[in-house]
Amino acid sequence: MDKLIILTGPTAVGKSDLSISLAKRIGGEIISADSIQVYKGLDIGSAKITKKEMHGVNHYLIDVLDPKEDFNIYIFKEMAKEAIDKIYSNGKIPIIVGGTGFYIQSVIYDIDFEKEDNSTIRKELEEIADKKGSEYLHNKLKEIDETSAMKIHPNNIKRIIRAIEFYKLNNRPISEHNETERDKEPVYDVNYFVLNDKRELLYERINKRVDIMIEQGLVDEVKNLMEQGIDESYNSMQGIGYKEIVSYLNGKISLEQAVEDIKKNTRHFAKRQLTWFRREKDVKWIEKYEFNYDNERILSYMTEVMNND
RNA sequence: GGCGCCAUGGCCAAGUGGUAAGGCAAAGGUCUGCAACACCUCUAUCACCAGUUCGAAUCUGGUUGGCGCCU
Repeated sequence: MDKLIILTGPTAVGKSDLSISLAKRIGGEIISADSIQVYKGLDIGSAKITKKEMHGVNHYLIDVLDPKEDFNIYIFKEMAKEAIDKIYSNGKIPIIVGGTGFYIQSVIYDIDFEKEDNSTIRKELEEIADKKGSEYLHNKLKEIDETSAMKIHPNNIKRIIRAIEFYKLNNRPISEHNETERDKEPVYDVNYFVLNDKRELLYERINKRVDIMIEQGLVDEVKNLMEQGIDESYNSMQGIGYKEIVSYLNGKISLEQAVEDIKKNTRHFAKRQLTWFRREKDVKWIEKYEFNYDNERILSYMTEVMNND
């Protein structure tokens, strides 16, 4: 099987930095698994790596979409697969770097997402949810897909809608689809690394990083995007750091409040990411403090692990 | 020194005799097309001591701490 390296971890842990040295050492190229960094113009708030910081290492899935375009796991997977093939044909090793566990999973296990370009069903369901409440839709789901209904909490409107949508589009319950996909084995020779640090330190770094984003002009970045007509209804603007500043610019909250919200939401996000990675199988955790925060030592460990496989 | 007010989990905060609402933070979890999303679970014996009472966070007395006013 072809080699595929994953380097992930909670936001702000230092993935980008390490990924460059790793890529250089093993002859790799980087695919970003990040739902915000794909967008052009969303730089500061997404902590996007700069051209300079790339040090000549090829990066894929960064700055490839217009902020008005949609992005989702189906699109990600298609683009990621394409990038992987390209990297192999360059004679290099693909390294997926990014914090979106769901995206990473889709590539490793080659999870099937059929082309579904129809969004009217979803809109209709959203309207129904608005009018009649999630309870109503949950009951509807129970009629067509009992398994999913039991699994999805009645309050989780988004997942309920998706389950019903799937059924209407494919004429079979999503629970069935999930079951077959879940049993899949990795289609690559995967080395899955999760970079991590002590929680308090991570939170400190997050808080500090948000302050720096503000200093670097996050507000202007968002203002600029809004002037181009990109508001909170777009996927891109739902990213942490963007939606809060939009609220501030719309006069809903103070700047101080927005900054606090960004910090809090980012901390919550990091926590959720860790929950995801803990659940993922065959993961090699790299606790930075165990390596004295020395990237050299971390790199030797990583290469050692890869050679032993 | 005197008078008055206050004291509930990390923070904010209900409850004024019947066995501790809620929000936030923290922690844990779910996730198969919006995933930087959405959702779930979960945390106290009420400053301390003594008393009244079948029963007190809730009443009484005292102690400690804080706030305000007065001399």
